[in-house]
Amino acid sequence: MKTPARERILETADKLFSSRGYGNVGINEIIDRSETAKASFYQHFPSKERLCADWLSARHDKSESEWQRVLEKSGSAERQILAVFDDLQNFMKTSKFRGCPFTNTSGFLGEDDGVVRGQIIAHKQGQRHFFVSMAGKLTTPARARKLGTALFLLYTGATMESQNARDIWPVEAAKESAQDLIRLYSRPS
Amino acid sequence: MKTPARERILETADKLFSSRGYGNVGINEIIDRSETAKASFYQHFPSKERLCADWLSARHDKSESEWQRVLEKSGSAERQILAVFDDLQNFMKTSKFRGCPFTNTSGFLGEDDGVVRGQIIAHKQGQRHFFVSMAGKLTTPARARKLGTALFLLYTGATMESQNARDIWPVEAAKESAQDLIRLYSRPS
DNA sequence: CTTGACTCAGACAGACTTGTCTGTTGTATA
DNA sequence: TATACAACAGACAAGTCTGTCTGAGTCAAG
Repeated sequence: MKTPARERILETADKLFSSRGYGNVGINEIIDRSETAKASFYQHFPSKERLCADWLSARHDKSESEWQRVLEKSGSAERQILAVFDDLQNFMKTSKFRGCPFTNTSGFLGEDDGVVRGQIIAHKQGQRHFFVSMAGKLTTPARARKLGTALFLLYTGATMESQNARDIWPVEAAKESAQDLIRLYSRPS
Repeated sequence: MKTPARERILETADKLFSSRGYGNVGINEIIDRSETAKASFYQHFPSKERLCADWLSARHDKSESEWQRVLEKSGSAERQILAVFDDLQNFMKTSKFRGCPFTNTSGFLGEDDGVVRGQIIAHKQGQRHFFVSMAGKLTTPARARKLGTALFLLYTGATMESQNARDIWPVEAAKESAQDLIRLYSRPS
């Protein structure tokens, strides 16, 4: 066993939580699969909920750097936005349509769940802010708010329905509509 | 106790499943709250999963008749579509942002879960079909497919994000964008 | 060498879960 | 009145879950 226990636990949790959902995976299974002792687990994480928060935090960082990478690879703002939809399409395919970890985890949470819920809200706010700021390169601030928010909702809806249908057509459709919306809001009228 | 046991169970399940999620509510709580014996429960439902299927089936019927009602109250096709978004806004508020029962339940399901998953897929297909057929009254069939799908994705995304943000702004934004999209696709060019 | 941090294996408590089963009660129909 | 049916209460089995705890092993720094 080379890598430290905490790392192995986080990697295993990522795999299991992503594919089967936070509520459908127990500590014991994580311990077994990561070849870790339960005592070691509780030395690094005070609770399962905290592991969840740390897991989502890592996913958030990963997702942000992924978008940054996509952004640098593309040209104009319009192409950059569309590239994000292509990236989503790719993600859905390679991840076997398991969908957004944040959204999926949200369903398992109770009413409050301060820590985890906060992470989810922050992630969603970040996504929306990204689309609005990208839209800001294409049109006036007032219009950018509308366009960016619409793109964000299309993106979210496409993720959800692609997961439900287990098919990428919703992402393709969202991309097409995004293109139309971009042109609509960029036009002078 | 006036109403029969089966009815009381379904009513209680609707309340509890809707507000806390299918996976976070146990049989025991359902029978307690519905003042029913466990044996009575298993006389009407062979398993918890089957109760879930019957619950979603009832929700589907209710949702369809609700949309029908909204449709009859509004005038033109455009107004009818927008009225559906108003209805969603109302639903999110009165239901304290608990979101779509079908989407929420989906997260608790395993890989297959034939019966319940089928119900979810059918519901989503029905929703999309509704938007496409409404769009068919506004433009050509080819464009109606695009417009209807875009409206469906906006609707889904708005539901999801309204639930996350615990606010109705996503629904309002989706309605505005829906209006813009309708005008865009209705125009001759 | 000793100390402290990290790891291991696994028993255990206590609280859940779904589903089965026994036995009793009330009611409607034949 | 008698029979059939639906509902009742609740014990029980067999499993799950999170989190605590004991006790032992490894290894590097001081």
